[in-house]
Amino acid sequence: MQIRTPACRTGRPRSAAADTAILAATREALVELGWSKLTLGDVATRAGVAKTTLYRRWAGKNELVVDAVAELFGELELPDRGSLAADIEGVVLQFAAILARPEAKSGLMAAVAESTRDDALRERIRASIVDPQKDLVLEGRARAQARGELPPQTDPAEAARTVDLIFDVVAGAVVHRTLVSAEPADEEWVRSFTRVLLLGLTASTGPSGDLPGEHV
Amino acid sequence: MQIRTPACRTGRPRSAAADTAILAATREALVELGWSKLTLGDVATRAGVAKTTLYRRWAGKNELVVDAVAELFGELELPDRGSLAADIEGVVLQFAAILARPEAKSGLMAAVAESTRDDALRERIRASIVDPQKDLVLEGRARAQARGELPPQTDPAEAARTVDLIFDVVAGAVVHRTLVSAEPADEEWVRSFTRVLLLGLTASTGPSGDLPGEHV
Amino acid sequence: MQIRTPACRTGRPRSAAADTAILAATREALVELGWSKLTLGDVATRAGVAKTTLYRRWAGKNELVVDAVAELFGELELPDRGSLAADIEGVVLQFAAILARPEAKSGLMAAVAESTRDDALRERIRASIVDPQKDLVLEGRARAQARGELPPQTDPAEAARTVDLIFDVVAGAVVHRTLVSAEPADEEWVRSFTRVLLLGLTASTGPSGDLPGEHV
Amino acid sequence: MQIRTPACRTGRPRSAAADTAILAATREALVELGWSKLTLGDVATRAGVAKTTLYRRWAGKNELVVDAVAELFGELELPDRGSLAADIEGVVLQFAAILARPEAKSGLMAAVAESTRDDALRERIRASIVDPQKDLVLEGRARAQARGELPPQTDPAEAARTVDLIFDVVAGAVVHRTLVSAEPADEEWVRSFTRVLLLGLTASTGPSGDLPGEHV
DNA sequence: GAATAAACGAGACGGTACGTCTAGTCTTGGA
DNA sequence: TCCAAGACTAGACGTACCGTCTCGTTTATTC
Repeated sequence: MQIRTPACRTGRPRSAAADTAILAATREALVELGWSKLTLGDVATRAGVAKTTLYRRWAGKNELVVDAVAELFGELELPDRGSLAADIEGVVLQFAAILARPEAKSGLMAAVAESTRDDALRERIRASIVDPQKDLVLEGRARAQARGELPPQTDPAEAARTVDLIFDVVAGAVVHRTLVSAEPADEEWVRSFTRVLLLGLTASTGPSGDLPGEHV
Repeated sequence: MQIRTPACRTGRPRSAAADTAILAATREALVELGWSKLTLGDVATRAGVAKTTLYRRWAGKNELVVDAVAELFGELELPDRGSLAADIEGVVLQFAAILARPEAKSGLMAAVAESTRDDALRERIRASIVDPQKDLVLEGRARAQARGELPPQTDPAEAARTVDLIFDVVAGAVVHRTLVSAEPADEEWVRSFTRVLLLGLTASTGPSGDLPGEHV
Repeated sequence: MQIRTPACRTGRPRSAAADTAILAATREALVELGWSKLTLGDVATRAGVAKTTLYRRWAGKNELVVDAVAELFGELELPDRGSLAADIEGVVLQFAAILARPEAKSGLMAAVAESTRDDALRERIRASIVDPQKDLVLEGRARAQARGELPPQTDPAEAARTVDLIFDVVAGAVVHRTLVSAEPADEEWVRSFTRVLLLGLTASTGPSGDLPGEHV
Repeated sequence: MQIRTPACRTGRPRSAAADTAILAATREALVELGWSKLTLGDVATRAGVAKTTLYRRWAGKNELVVDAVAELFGELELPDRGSLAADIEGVVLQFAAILARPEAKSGLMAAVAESTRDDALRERIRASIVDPQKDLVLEGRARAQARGELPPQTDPAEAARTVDLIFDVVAGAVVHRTLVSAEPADEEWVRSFTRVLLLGLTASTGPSGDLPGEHV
């Protein structure tokens, strides 16, 4: 999180409380004001901290918000719910619950929008938000294979492609449902979605069966 | 697009050329600068127009960018490619191609991010961008039913839910692939994605079959 | 007042009522808003006239305000009050009364300020405001000479200088009293002032007497 | 001059050089552009200072110009020239010389015009420009009394009234001569004016003599 | 137990963009 | 040809934040 590169040991150490206060203040400001009206000066004031302290640790609004939002997604877990379908439903619901919070909604999407022109920012998002989520997918698949619900992967490249696809579909669908359609990703929706996804995956990786309407 | 509500007929009429120039300048600025560094003053200059002319017609950056981006999505079409799978692949590829353009990328996502705190903006996005896309889904389904690839819908509420689900999955997946994973939604990916989606849908709406690992 | 130079007689004639309405609206706006916040658009609205009509007749704010204020000073008169002192007191009081009106106060001074960089404006002020006042001084002197209160002028250049001096002293003192000192130029003050002025003038034009403290 | 009221000692102190540069730039702009075309943005640029720095210290154009012009009038002095008449002539010439400078001309009059609707501004003008001048009048009178040219004042209220009258007459006449008549207040004019003023005053305060033409 | 060195709060600094306002011109349709 | 209405270009307004800087002060470590 911090910028300070060299191993510094002399001088007054940075206040750990400041970090916590700043990130909390950032989330508070996101809730009240949203991304576009959030200002670093205001965050500093809310955190009881000088603007310089803030700039000493984060390069700008984007980085700060990504870190503030990443803490929310750190709550994601994958308890064993007994079946692949239940595991997926569970984690999708968790993801949807986080995304329903106002501080995540506007903050995350705006950061993603900015990341289209800022590779460092995209990398930061990937490292602190996306990859941990993808790890859950991997963990879920491993568990399903252990249960015998899924066949063991043979081709690792193919396996990586499949994980990426699943991840884009899951995360994308929830995000789109929540932000664009502005409808809740509630239990019913998640069940329908999981059903389609799972059937599609098993049928796809299964007998390589005919697609309906594919005449050849 | 314009703000002027009442039917006014006196006074000098608004320049139609200005609208065109402003929207084109907005897209140009989006490409060069991205959302966050785009300024209305700069857009006005590029369009060869005074700032007041711009503010007379749009309430702010958000509205302007939505309109500018909406014109891009107006290009979407659904030519009959002979099968449901081909139709879906075709339209997803088109959607991905538009989303790959820099003016769409940062502009659209930022507008969506803002729309989480601005209902009017969300409505504008829905009306000018989302709903036309959803119409394509409806058209595609009607065509597939005519071909006999899909059974006719019986329950209209259920039908609407399905369309919404499809739409969130398709649009969400492409967006996530493009913006978050930052990988191209190319032909190969689209084929994999379409395969999963289509198999999932037909299996789901079909025999209401067993989900793998669903123990009850 | 109007700009139109050539003798035009074709087309729709200009509305005479518009002139009156515009000047009245200008004074009204001067009272309510003062010079600096007076805008030509607002004056046009008050007068129920289009901005173009206004610009067709006056070159700008300065010219308009000078004309509007000049009408106030047109009220100045010099009835014969029987003595030079009474005449002076009378006209000074009239002048002070006009200057006490808010539309005159801020409008006139601002126009004078502008005239320091605009010769045409100064000429306009001189012609429509200053010279008529100076004529009153001439008239008063002629009347006093007729009464025998003042000796007849012999040197016309000297006479002109004296009139100019008197005029600067009278007008300047009243203006300064009213605007800078912000005290009313009431009857008591006018009497004191007139006394000093008149004694000074008669002593000065008289025996060319010793100035007190002039040791040469 | 500054706005900041409480004695603050934390934070970066204000740059003293900025004040100097801003006031100098203001005078420069007054000379080149005059009051009405002077813009604070331009002054800031000339002073090599940000607009915010300017607004942090002055409330607006009026206040800034008053302070800039006040520095000019700070040059006024009253060296002992040996006689009351010489003292008056000297200080009037000085005053006229300042008023002849273009930065004083348009700036001062415009500020006075504005002050008719802004009491704080009038107070500022009085405190920083008018009162120091009035002090010169008091000093001159004290010196004349010491010389025996003037009788000692008995009634203090009457004395104050006289000083005010003198001041309005002197300042008003010079201003009117310079700005309205647009003639130089040169040595010859000043001598004539001083002669009239002084004769009037001595005659007035003296034997309370008959005004010419005052029949009773 | 200084001395050192960095972090801290406060707030001024040079900038940039904002969204509004006014100036003065131009373009309609109607009188 | 004038008029009312209102859109147009141009540019200043005063404000808000940005990210940097200079202060004086506070707190750990190191000598």
